[in-house]
Amino acid sequence: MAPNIKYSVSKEDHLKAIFHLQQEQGMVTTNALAAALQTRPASVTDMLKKLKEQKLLNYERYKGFKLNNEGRKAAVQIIRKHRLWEYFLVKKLQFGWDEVHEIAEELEHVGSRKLIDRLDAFLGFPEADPHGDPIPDSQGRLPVRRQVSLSQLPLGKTVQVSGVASQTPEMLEVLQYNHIQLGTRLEIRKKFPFDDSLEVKVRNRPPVTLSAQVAKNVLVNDDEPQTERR
Amino acid sequence: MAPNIKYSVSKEDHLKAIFHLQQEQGMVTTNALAAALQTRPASVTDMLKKLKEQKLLNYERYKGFKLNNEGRKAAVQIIRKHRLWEYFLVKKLQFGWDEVHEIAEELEHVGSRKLIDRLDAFLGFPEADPHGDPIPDSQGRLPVRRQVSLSQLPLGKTVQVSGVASQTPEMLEVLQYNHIQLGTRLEIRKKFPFDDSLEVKVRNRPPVTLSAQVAKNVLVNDDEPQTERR
DNA sequence: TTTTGTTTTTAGATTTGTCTAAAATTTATT
DNA sequence: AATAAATTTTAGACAAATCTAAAAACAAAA
Repeated sequence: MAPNIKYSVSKEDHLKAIFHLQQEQGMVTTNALAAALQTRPASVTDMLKKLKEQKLLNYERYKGFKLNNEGRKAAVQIIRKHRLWEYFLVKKLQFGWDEVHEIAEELEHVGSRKLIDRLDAFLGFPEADPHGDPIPDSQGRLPVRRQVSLSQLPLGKTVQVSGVASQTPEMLEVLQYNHIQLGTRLEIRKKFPFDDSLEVKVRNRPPVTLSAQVAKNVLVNDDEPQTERR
Repeated sequence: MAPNIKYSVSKEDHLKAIFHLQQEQGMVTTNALAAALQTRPASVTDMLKKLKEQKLLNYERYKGFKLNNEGRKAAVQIIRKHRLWEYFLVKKLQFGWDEVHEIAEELEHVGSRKLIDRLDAFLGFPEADPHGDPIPDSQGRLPVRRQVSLSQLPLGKTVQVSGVASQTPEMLEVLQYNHIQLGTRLEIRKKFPFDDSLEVKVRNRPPVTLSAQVAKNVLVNDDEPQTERR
């Protein structure tokens, strides 16, 4: 039976942020982590020592760091909790997909393993959260999703939105305004080389123009459109 | 719109415990609170100063204390959260009523007011948690619990002690001796018509006999939480 | 290869919540 | 009322998580 390991809220926040950062770069730096957590480099160094002490990451001073197997497992569990709660908030409690992040930040730190597995079952074992990010299963397996930025696609293609790279409220506002959400099917109608903006069309709506900035952050399925689940 | 006031986990634990204790006695003592929270009297004193500072209770050294209006409101909101989450866990996630308390202890500290109001609606505005304790509504109105004397109940019923009518030291001594206190769950095993005494069983203890006099003064929840026991 | 600049770490302080041991105060007993 | 016992508070210490300011290590440029 899966154990019920619990770290402090701050440690969990650090583990999760390191995990996300090392998806991008292989190694994570003190400054990058401090920026991601809105804290100070000195505080990060302090925490790194504790996490190393607990054998959750490989770290040598001045040399950068990354999670080891143990740390990665812990981080994935937190991400699993975060995304399941987000799914719950949107699908069961009728929250908008742009309101759920902060609340899930709190719920993800609730410890019980049994709770999260029961929640998973209650929700019907969803595969992705409301932002299109894949939900790790109870074994910690994190499905890899082939996602491609909207800006990289050729003209005329019809694709389905499966994720948003930059999940700031400002970004989500733009999408909301243009009636684009997760699962929305888009056709790329025109590309403007001048500013790399592009015009897309959503079914039953007039075409809209998206800036290069926005398009870059809209992730779409490159292959099969995802089947809608209840 | 109801504000989103947040206190530390420890402060919330103290507020809740004080609230429960002052339901019984009007004034709460340092020792009683320390016992309830499994902490030390000195720690309680420390916290009392902070809560007084924040104007959540009336407290003068060596004189006992009780919540003021502000503190009571805060405590009721925490209790609302606790009981709604318990209801959710039992009714939606299929937990047994005896497993949910600890998990709800964590969930109750999640801050968002909107979350709890949405959860309330999702659950259909339930009036009592799985233990039969009433759930405060979103205005903080706490329904008065129906209390019934233990002597009036039918055989076989399992109930939770929610009050003691006669709080004489003699009465409390009897209860103490039989390991019965507030919140203790009892099953009524046998009734003796000869003297109206009855035999009750507390979990993990041998059965004990209570006189009619005693039984009359033990108040219990008159609900049926255990009908849907799994 | 020095010098300069950036990044990271250390040293020391602060805040919150807890503890133990001892002192102060209240309550109970003779 | 005086003494004993219990309760409550204070004093001082400690751990966790954070910070600022300064030092150390590394990287880049002259």
